Amino acid sequence: MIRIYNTKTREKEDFQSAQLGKVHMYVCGPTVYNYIHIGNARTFISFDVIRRYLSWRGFDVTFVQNITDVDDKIINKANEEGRSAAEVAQEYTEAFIADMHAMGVLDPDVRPKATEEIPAMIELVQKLIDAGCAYEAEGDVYFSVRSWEKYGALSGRDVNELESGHRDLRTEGIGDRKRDSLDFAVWKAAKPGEPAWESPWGMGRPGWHIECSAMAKKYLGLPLDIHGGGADLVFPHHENETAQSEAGYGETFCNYWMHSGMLRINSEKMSKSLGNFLLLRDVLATTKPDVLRMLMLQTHYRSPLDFSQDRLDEAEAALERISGLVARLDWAMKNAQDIPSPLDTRTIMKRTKEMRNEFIVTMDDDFNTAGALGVLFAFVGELNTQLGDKTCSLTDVPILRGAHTVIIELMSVFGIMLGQEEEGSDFPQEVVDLSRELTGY
RNA sequence: GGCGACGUGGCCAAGUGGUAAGGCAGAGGCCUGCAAAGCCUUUACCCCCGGUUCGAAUCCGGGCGUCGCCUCCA
Repeated sequence: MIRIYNTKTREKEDFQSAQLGKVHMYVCGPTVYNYIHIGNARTFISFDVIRRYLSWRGFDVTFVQNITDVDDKIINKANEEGRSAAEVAQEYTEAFIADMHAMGVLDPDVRPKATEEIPAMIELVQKLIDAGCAYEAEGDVYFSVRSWEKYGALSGRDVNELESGHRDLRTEGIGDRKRDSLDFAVWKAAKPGEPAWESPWGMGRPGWHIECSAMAKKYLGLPLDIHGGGADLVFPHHENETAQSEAGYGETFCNYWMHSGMLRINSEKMSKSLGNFLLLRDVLATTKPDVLRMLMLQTHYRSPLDFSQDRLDEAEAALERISGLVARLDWAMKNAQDIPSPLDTRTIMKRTKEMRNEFIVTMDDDFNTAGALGVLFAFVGELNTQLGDKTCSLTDVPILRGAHTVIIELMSVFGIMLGQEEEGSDFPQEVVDLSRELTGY
């Protein structure tokens, strides 16, 4: 049984998908006004691993990630650079996808763009108005926070305390159209020159939060099994998203909310607004993607992770310990002789199976990648001790192949592909068959 | 000010009731023609103070410290 820490309940829960054997998961994608930084990448890598693991455990996973390609920031960037918002969005969408590929992150099953899903958003806005949870004001449409009694449940906030905290009346002419300072825009009237679509409320564009609500519903149906994103999205984005969706569609929006911890640099959150960020593509210019991934895996996905070159170097050394063993096993198998076995093959077989099971038990507990790596490393040490500088016997080959296969299999669940570049790592069929018979792998 | 998370060896980090995985770095040794890799040995008052318990890093209370959210943010 897989257990998942659910932000909604603030505890680990047994994971039960809405449809047996299927997982519908949605992870908020980027707003494409710049290259992504390694903090953004952490979230996408974390959920890539979660997705891979769920698939590997036998779930039929449908994974959807949006591209927010219409937004204030994109418009601002376009104005600064004297080109269209569509051009800016196009450029950074392509860059994002290229970055994800470079990082070995699997493509989502569907990657909808906000600008191509406007009708679904208009439909949801209309539903909210009809339900009495949203109102139109001079071409804007606002969600009425106080009309939705569950507002604040996800992020653990009390509406009455929110109000005093952030009453911000400087919000450039928008604040005065709201009936309540807590209300947020689900539809924004277009200003001259901005991208805009026809709607029942005039020309305009969707608010940020409404995009995800509409796209998640359209491509996955409700309820979602898993909705992911960075921890900084819990409030207000996810709170708003769930409020809109449930108020508009009248269904539970999501069963398990998952949030990844922030990446920090010098103990401070890495963010575009603080300006202390490193672009993923710049880091990848000098660092192998597997090394960066290894660094991410060494810390639990919910914990903050301090990034530094030293930590990257450590991760590289750690990864080499595993890839070194894989290479060593290859060598031992290729150079096996027709001699009596110098190894305790019974123990290797037994430990291979045990290690694989421990890996699963550890990962089932809220995707504990750091713990699971510990399981793998312990096994690496045992095998290294066994192998020494012995010459192996031909009869050892099937057992070594079993261990080799399992290590590569488990690392691939993490998205790290070892031994792929090896030529001639194919074994004669009889060795493969015997290996399966003896070790099960 | 409100809400929340975290504080484990030199660095990183798993572990949520039965006396501390693992990685990196360091020291000593083995092996090796040298080197690399590998192996063996070695380093913990689990932030502090109380409490609950036969027993707590692990639960409860208080303190100190760090961080996040409350505004765009992965």
